[in-house]
Amino acid sequence: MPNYWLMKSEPGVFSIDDLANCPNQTEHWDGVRNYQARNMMRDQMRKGDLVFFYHSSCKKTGIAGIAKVVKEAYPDHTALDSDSDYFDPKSTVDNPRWFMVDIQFVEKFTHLVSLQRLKENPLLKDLPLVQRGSRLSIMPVAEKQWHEISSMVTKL
DNA sequence: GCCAACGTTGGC
DNA sequence: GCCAACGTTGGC
Repeated sequence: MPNYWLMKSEPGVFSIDDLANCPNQTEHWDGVRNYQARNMMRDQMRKGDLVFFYHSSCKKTGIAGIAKVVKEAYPDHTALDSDSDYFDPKSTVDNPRWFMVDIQFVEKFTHLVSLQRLKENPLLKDLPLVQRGSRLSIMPVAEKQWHEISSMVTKL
């Protein structure tokens, strides 16, 4: 049984289309600089887990599609690169502070499942995404929530 | 662009 | 260990 997750990305920086256009439709998920998100990625994300790809900070916020974890956590090299926006002087090769996983494109929804619809669904009230003040960029999705959201995807 | 809410830092 | 100040996230 896979675990289920939701990961946020700003489509202006990296969208689900960008993922679909990557070599092997696979990309490493760098730049996570939050301990809670890091811990979940490092300690709980397993190869084969499924991920809702969420578009944040844009005109149409919501879940844009699905990806899957194809490589488990390994050190985030952008933390060691002083030219990177994600550089962290406290991270070292011997003692990496930040990690990333690789995810692969699975599916893009014809219509994204909007944040508004997620908020309106009472069965999803415990999803961290819709809770007030939640800023987690990576969060677990319960199996029931995963199936509920899947049922909200419009098929044309 | 605003701002509420949250996370992190650092002085004490 | 407390907590004020600051930085960031992200919806609107």
